[in-house]
Amino acid sequence: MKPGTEATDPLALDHQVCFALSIASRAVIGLYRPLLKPLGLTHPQYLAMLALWQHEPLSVKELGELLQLDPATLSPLLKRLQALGYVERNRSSTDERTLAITLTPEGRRLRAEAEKIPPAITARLGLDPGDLHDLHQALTRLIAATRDT
Amino acid sequence: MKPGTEATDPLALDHQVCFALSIASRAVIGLYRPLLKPLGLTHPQYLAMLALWQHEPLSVKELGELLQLDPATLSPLLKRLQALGYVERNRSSTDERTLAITLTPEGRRLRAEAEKIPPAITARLGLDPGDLHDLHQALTRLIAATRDT
DNA sequence: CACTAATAATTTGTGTACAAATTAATCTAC
DNA sequence: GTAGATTAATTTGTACACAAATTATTAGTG
Repeated sequence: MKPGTEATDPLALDHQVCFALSIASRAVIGLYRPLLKPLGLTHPQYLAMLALWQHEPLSVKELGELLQLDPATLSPLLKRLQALGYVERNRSSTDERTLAITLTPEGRRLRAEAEKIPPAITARLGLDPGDLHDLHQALTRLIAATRDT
Repeated sequence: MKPGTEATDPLALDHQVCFALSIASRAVIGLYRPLLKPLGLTHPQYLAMLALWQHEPLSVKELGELLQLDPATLSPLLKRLQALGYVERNRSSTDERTLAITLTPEGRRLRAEAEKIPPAITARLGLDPGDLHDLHQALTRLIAATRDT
């Protein structure tokens, strides 16, 4: 077997964890797409709604820390959620720099619809719940590893 | 403990594998960014180069199957790789519809630089190689699960 | 109190992602 | 052999993602 072949090539696509990660991320998000479409949400918007259902009210900065996203990404995303009628964006009265993002009644109602999504996804994946939990923990450790110096 | 609290809430951010996946993917790609910058490459462009180093020549369609990306995403990406001087794009002589994407000498030279990247990343992550391998396998199973009906 | 530094959002610019429409070439039937 | 279906890329339009610059407000210091 000549050198640089699939089994030994350190640059082989199939050896790259970063490749498996990006494919897996896009593939899983792709499963959400048809479920989120009736709600009018993209996946990042769905994650923002999860954060708000859990921690409302939030500032752009706080939401960015929760979702690990830049304010520059969230700013237009939140305007779209507002245009959909799911959130309100009001300047804080105590600090005019920060935005208080809150849910509208419509946005709060949406939570009941969203609760159907996680079980639909796990059913669709058809993986052992224990394996899925192990994967979640492994991903959490990986995320922690990217943060350590 | 009131219902809907972190430990039991099925919509809690920290329970969503899709959330861990997208964060992990972006976080890991973020580690590549400073290493790829000297080469003038983004991470998707790096993956395309990996595919070409392994399988050149490739058509847009074939590259899309390898990277699981839409031709609409690859078309402009490949033009950027061409502008960088790393690839050539020529219509196939036997079928004028398909594009033959090949590496330039400069693109081939780049491989030597790229070989330094994977070990630098794994060193930076500082994870047990066995754990990393397990994660890779778990991701591969997950990707397969998204494809099954 | 005034002046500067720091902070929170937004804006701008580049590069993915992906759906949908378009264009050009090839294939298939008849 | 040609009309119609198929296929390969590209284009168009919307929405992230992130770096860098900008704006507006607050905090800190002399």
